[in-house]
Amino acid sequence: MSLNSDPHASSAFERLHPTIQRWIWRQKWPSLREVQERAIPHVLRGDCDVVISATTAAGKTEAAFLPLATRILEQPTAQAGFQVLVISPLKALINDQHERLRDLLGSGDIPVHRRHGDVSQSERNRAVRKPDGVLLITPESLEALFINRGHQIPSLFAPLRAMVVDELHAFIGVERGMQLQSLMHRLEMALRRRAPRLGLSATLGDMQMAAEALRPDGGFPQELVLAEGGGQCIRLKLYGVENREAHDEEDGEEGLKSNDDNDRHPLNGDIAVAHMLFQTLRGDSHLIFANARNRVELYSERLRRMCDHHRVPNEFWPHHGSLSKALREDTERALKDSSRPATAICTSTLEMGIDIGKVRSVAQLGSPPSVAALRQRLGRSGRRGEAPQLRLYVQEPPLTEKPAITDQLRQHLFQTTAMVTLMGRRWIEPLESQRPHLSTLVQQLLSVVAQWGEISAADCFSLLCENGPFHRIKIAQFKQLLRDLADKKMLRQTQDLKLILDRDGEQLVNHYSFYAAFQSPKTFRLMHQGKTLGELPVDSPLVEKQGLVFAGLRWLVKHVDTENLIIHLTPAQGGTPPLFGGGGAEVHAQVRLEMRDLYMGTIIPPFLDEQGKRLFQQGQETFSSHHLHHTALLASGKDLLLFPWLGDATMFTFIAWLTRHDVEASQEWSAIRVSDITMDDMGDLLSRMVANGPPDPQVLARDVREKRTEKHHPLLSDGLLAWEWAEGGRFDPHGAWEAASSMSDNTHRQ
DNA sequence: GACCTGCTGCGGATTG
Repeated sequence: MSLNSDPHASSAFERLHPTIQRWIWRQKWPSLREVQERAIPHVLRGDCDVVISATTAAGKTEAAFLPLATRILEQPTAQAGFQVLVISPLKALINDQHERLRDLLGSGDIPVHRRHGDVSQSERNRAVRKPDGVLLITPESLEALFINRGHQIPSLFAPLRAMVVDELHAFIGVERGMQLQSLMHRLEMALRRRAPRLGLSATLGDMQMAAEALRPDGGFPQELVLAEGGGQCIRLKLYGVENREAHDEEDGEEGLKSNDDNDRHPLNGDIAVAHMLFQTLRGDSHLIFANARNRVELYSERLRRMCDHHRVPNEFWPHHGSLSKALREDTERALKDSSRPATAICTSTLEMGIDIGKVRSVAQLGSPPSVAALRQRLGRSGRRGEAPQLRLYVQEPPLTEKPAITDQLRQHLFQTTAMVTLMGRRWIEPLESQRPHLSTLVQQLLSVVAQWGEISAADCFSLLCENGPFHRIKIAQFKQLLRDLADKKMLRQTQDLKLILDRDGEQLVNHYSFYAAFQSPKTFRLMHQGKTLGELPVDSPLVEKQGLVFAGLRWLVKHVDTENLIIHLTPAQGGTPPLFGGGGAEVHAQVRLEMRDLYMGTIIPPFLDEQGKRLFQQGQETFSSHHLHHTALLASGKDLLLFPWLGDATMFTFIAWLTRHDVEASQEWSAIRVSDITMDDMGDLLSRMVANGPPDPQVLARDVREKRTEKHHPLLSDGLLAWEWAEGGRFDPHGAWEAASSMSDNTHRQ
């Protein structure tokens, strides 16, 4: 911000409505932000889509709404209806925005309405009875409007000037994003015209792909505004920790030793890291990203006890998606309260969304799930004038007398270092390739039928697939999908060939659980003295009298009520954090290539601490002593280890392809283990595989045992699900074939 | 060796 940049001097400022200019003066802003300067002219045009990307707290909301308010004030309309529709992924975000926008738009007497599950009946009735100004909504509540007020949609949105998608990146590549695209498309079809779409986002790897996610069919001018915010300095340190085998003395220092056997579960590394965190972070506010709910609980409980032991008030608070809303709000309040220090140990819940202000620093425990997540997390720190600060803690296993090479390679450390290096180069994962999204098509098809009462199959195909967002689904699959839904009593055809809801379809659509496009797991409710502490997945094994760590405290399971899915707890001394389940994070090919470069290099990154440097050097020496520069195959007992340095999608394809040739293969971090095979046999196998060309994804898909991964998949036939798997970019046959060829050459040269 | 998100409208009884 330069001193002479007064709002007057800005051409964008001068194009805003005088009422809005006065509001800006009252804010005492020294100038408009870069992102605002650049976005305002495009939004004012009103005839193009705009993707606006800038870091957290750079004023993206104002970049969209200063010009939108100007358009509303300068071109008043006589038509009743909402003029701007804002779609947001979180209720908490809508509540924050509602406050902020009421202040900004209130100055021009532009009403701001909100609609989501927690908004009272009277507030939502008021909005639909007198629709005007701005409407903030979730995709699910918008879905409900289409189903329950289908015929009113054109009049509710008659004067619509723009659709704003907040946190665009949260919608890309997932079911909810597909639902959102479909709803925006259906709204434009109902209005019989297009409306500009504005996408706001903090972390976008590829602006062009983001623009495509905002409007997949193109066909409307698009402008991209990317405000990088200059090359800001980051303070970063990566700590390596070598775990020791757990001994009884583990906890002796600090007087934290407990007689409880469960206390031995956390390996020494966790205790070492907890001590480092306690010593470094105490006395200020920070965020600790622990990757898994189980680890959030482990560290919360331990750090809380360390505060007790030092006779200081607790300043460590847990935050994750299975904690009750009330407990999460306690943590959020503690973070916002600047009068005392508070550090949250969290999962991705505090990556975006709720406005907690900036913290002093961020700690990352273990490798982050992606470079994009790492950057988003780092952005949470850096108060006014301070550089963002990040500390990473990576644990490596102890080396036994005959250490496994996969341990000696120190892969956690190299993966994390690779991600940090890539973040430094401003690289982040590109967006996932589009899947056909059959499950969400089922939802949208049933919703369209409910919206219109009856509609021809041809019109549905044209609306949703041919000219809509489900363009990967061709007429053959669409027909099969209609047959599957008819078999399940979801849809039937009338004599004049219109689609209507059948018995079970009627029942499905008329329950509120239909509005969400994504699947939600069945859970137990955890209760103590009538208060809900949070929830646990039903498949989490829990028995009565078992100890449990939850919400950072120790409990005993008093009673499991399987009828009502409630677990009653009572305070106790022992216990371990529960397992919450879940899949695995997907590592991108670029990260694996960067890891290989780090192994092959001679440079040790300066941001590693002493222990980290030692472990890093071990990894490089192991790589070199096993000649992994030249070979991708290593003998490991009776097995072989393959090091193809591929992304996880290609690894998965390769493994599925190998298992079709009657060998046992599994992924071990960056490597593939093939059981009980000699180097010669592997060489022969690879030659045969390569000679037959890339594998057929249809054939590989047949071996995928559970294909029903999304909400409405149980309504679809196996054939259609296999088609989706094969078609959906989950396999990379060509990449796997290339890896096999290069390894095949490799074995022949040996 | 994973995380997160969301959820209606109506009818009927009661009260001021």
